[in-house]
Amino acid sequence: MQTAPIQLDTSFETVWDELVYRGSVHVSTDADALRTALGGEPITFYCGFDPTAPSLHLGNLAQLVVMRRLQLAGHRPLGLVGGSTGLIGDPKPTSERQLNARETVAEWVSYLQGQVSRFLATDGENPMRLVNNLDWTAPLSTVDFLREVGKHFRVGTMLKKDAVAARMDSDEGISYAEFSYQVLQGMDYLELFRTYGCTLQTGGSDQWGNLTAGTELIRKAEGAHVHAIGTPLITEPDGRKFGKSEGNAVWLDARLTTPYAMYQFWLNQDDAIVVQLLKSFTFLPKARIDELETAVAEAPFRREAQKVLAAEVTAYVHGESATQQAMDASAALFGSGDLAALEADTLEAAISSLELVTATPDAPLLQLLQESGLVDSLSEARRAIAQGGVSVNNVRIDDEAATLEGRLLHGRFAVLRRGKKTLAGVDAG
RNA sequence: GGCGAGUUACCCAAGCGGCCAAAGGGAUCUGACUGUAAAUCAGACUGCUCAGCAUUCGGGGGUUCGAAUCCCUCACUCGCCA
Repeated sequence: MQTAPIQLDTSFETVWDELVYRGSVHVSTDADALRTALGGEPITFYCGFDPTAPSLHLGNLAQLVVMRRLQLAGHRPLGLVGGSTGLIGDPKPTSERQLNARETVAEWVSYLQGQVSRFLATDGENPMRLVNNLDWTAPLSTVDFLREVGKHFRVGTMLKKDAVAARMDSDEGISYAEFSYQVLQGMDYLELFRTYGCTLQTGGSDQWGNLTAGTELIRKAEGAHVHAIGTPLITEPDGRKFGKSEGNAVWLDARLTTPYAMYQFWLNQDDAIVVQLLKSFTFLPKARIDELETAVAEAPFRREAQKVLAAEVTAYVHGESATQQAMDASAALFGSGDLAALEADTLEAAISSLELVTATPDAPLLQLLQESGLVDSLSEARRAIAQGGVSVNNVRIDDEAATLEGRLLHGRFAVLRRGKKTLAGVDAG
């Protein structure tokens, strides 16, 4: 497999132009000023990630890719992991967040720092530098906070931010803690401006209110004009939030979302958005993306764009060899349909890419379905079988009481399938 | 602090003493069709030892043969007044 090198497309005059082409700019502060700034001497910019889970997910990946492009253009990235903001929680439009324990957040901070470091260069002329907002918020007293930061914030403005307004409208309301989140984030930007001369913050467009909290604070406190870029929130064609697979987020940690699952996620993208995804999530040059766009239009059934997308992104996240394994497993499991024809070692490799359970040959299928995570309960397993949605080694099962007896391949393996493309492996060896 | 309204399954939302495991919509899952696509049509969508049983309608307590539905109480939310 050969994936594209991580580099900018030289046909664009500035990295700003490339970001615009890739659809990575949904809103921003003054576009002309930004284009000039990004086309000139290196600037320092930052993007924040809050530790709300033990791993980053695809939404964060979109940000990391933007950061990487800016870094490739010579700009200096600050990767902020929100040790303090993660203790408070960014207001979601629908509901108040549950506070996580301090120790938990601290643990997640270290995981996220490791992940952020993997996606950006940490050496060379303009290495990424990790920062943690707990470093400057923890020592700050409440009185100092209110005098030096709070005094610059108008409640009227704060109430108008979308996230806050949505919550004020909901029957859940909003706590003072979450209401204050924008102040914390604004303060981060001010701090990084003062310490590192940081003049650009990137983030999702749903963060726009928080991004502008920072630019406004810097204007008031320092009289300086700094920039912000809000990337579009990527959605499914029907408007749902992107990056969920069977109700779960697609994580960047291989222990939470296997390379195989990630590869499959991208492979299954709609024709309608695949070109946009190639632009946003890969480092392929425009010329190549244009070719793939033609391929989608002329021979959609070949799914060439999806295949390239899946290979490129999986390789960026998990590396070439893990991606090759995911591709081999996909070929084996979805290829001929005749699993019995596969060599034992090929089959074993494919199965181990999946959720794998060990069992004895007489184990009830119902139980294996549950153990493998293919279903959440035995009731659901029964239902799935009754609906004709379960197969073992591509042979449909219609008997609830079935076991693996007589169904093992090479005397020990079986592929459990729910529906068309949800698979798990069984090793009864 | 006072008064009023509200808290139903993943989300929105009906129900207001038995016919309620709880209408409807969305999401999700499965089947058909297909390209491991979309759209469409059909079914499913609390659990289990599954034609039956058990446990659900913010928490706790009570009335009743019987409660999501009535009463008390606690928590939370929204609104108006102070």
